[in-house]
Amino acid sequence: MKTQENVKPVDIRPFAYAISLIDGKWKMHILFWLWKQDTLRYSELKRSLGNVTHKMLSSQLKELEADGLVLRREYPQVPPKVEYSLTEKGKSMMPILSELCRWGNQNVPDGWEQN
Amino acid sequence: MKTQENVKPVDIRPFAYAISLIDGKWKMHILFWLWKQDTLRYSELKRSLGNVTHKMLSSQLKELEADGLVLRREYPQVPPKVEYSLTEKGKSMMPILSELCRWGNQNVPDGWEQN
DNA sequence: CTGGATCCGTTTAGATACTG
DNA sequence: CAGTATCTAAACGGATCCAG
Repeated sequence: MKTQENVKPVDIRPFAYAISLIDGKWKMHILFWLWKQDTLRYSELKRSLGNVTHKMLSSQLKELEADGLVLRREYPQVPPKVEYSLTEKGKSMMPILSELCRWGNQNVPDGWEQN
Repeated sequence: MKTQENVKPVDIRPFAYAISLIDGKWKMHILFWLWKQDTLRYSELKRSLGNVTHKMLSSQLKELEADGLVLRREYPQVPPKVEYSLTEKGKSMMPILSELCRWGNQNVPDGWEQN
């Protein structure tokens, strides 16, 4: 009884956990803007993200909040005002985003743009 | 004429470029295993990833290869043998994966597992 | 302004069969 | 062994309407 040849045992669980929190079409972008802008209202976030739809933004924010990465602060007034920001857990992910930015700056091709 | 209040101008292009290369359900996991194992045959990769389907794995590998992150080496023999590994560009992304692992190790809840 | 709910077309991804 | 092709169910995502 032997394990597969040439394939070492590796624990992917911690890595997979991190990935599971940030996949989803807009999550990384949301985290990015909250990182750069600190606190944003719902409508500001929507404008910043560009072509995200209402449905997507609200659902992604809800998941990020449920995962403890984003803080939702609601001001009881009319019209409503809601501000989003990073939690401590969310902030602790910023080194990851920072690495992504660093890599991007060194590798983004001239003239590249999101299709 | 003024820009939005409280919203500073930020260039998200490099970040978005990095994201665009690694989103896709299995790409990060593929990069992870090639990182840890150096070189893997198609079937070894498939076993390592667990429940990935044939179709997904081949399509994701193809995209990673097209983006210059993964190298495909084919040995002309019967039965065929194909090995995958990271390119230099692929390796240059490893600090990002490294950060994800570090964060995951510090934050993965006890008993958490991929649904 | 900040959402939730619904309808509905598009995309995705799994299962299966087939090839060199 | 390492793929490709096709068919189909399910998930996703956009548009729109409604509400506090």
